[in-house]
Amino acid sequence: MSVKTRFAPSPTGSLHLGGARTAIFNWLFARHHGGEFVLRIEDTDQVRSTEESLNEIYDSMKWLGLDWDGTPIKQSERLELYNEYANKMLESGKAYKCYVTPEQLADKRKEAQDKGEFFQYKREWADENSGPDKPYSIRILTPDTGEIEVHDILRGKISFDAGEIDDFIILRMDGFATYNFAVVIDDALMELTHIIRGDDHLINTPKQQLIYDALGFNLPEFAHVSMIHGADKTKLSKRHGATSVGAYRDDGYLPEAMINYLTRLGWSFGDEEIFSKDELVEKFTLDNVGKSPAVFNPEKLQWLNAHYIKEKPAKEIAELILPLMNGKGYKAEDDDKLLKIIEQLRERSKTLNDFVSQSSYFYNDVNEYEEKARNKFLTEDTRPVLQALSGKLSSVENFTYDNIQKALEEVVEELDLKFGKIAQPMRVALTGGTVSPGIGEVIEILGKEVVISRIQKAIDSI
RNA sequence: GUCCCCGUCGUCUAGCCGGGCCUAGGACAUCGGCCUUUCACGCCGGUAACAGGGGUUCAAAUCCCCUCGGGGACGCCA
Repeated sequence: MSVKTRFAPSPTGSLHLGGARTAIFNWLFARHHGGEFVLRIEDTDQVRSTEESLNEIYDSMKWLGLDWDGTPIKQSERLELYNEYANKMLESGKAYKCYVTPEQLADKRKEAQDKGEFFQYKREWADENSGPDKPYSIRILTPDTGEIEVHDILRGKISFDAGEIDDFIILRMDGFATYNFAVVIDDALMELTHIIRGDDHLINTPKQQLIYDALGFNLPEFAHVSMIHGADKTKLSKRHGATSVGAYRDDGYLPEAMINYLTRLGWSFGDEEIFSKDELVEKFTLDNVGKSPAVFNPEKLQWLNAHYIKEKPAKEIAELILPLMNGKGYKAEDDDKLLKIIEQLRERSKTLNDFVSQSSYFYNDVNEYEEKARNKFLTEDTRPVLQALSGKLSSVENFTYDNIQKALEEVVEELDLKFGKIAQPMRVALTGGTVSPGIGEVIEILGKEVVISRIQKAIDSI
């Protein structure tokens, strides 16, 4: 039997980390088995669903490289279908009309709560204000006794007491299907074989199975993956800071790091930590998915990101950071200089944005010096060092790294100083601060003219 | 409160199913050191966990029971 999975986001916000991980698991599982992976948009909540969110979700999926098969299905376009099936259940006596209004229900619920009782809907209320023209919702007729057994690939058998389950609504008074109903109709009609979703849906599963039964649909396999938690061990949400895929993209994270991290969160393959997408497709199975919730750890994500930055071809990094740099007004170009800068900065960058912030002095004049740096390295004592450097460097004909390095060493020898004594003042003069790649590399990239003028500027500022 | 799920270093996890190789392994973070031209990178080393209690067994992180702890769900939201 071939495999078919789905990701079913509701377009009420951006794609968050938890959703992304379920999407990844579904995608990985389908691709691993050579099956299909489809998208279904759960947009029946007309009020909160927006086109903007939908596009953002599509963008994030594409960015992560999670391609889907076929055209996404939108639940808002299948309303009639749900109606049809709800009526089928009505006809077969598996469901009934309920005239209790939402207001009445709210009152009853509150009353029970005030008494400290557990609220449960009673089907005797159904006809309380019935009438030919009165609006009604459709409720499923659920068994009062017995057990409902759910099979979960990750957790095994889980049984629920049928008596705990209300005659829940499948079609609202406004004619819209409820979540649990639409999900089942779609999952069944789309012929999905495996439903991989968040742990929070585990409780919905017995309810959904009741619908499968009532309609005579075949049950798919279920796998409920545990949630992603924040540092406080509660379900990850906006309170925990950046939780959308888009936010990480904007912060300069690479999709390969994101995929690697999110997959590894709750899934493992021995001691391995680094996985390319292809390796993941090859190695991912549900067997190695853990059951306990995982705390999202930004530091480890960052470490992975740094790792992928270190091994990504400079050319590709250039394409990614060029727009960022020019967005800051750097006037950078896709040239040899950029490539050299990338090679120097990649070991020092944890995100793409780090490239931008660390390369400012390569593209902009140095107009200020960090105060501490200036006080320590641009002084009367270092003036002769800078002068010597300026003189020596001006005489370098062929401004290559080797020649520059040779010139620097000559100055070290002539002044009888340690290398650090000339490197730091130089660094401050050229970059405005005390942190940069090797000074020889910086000089080479900057070029003779700029170097000489910046040294002069530094001397003048003393 | 009720129902369901979960419980190995601070965090992600290996090991658990099919007890012994576990003096519990790896990774991130952290601490110390080395390298050094600053910052990084890299390398070497350290600290750090089987939630607790009972069983079963020659032997338990691994099997069973209880307790405790954490989370999730309890909508005419999805």
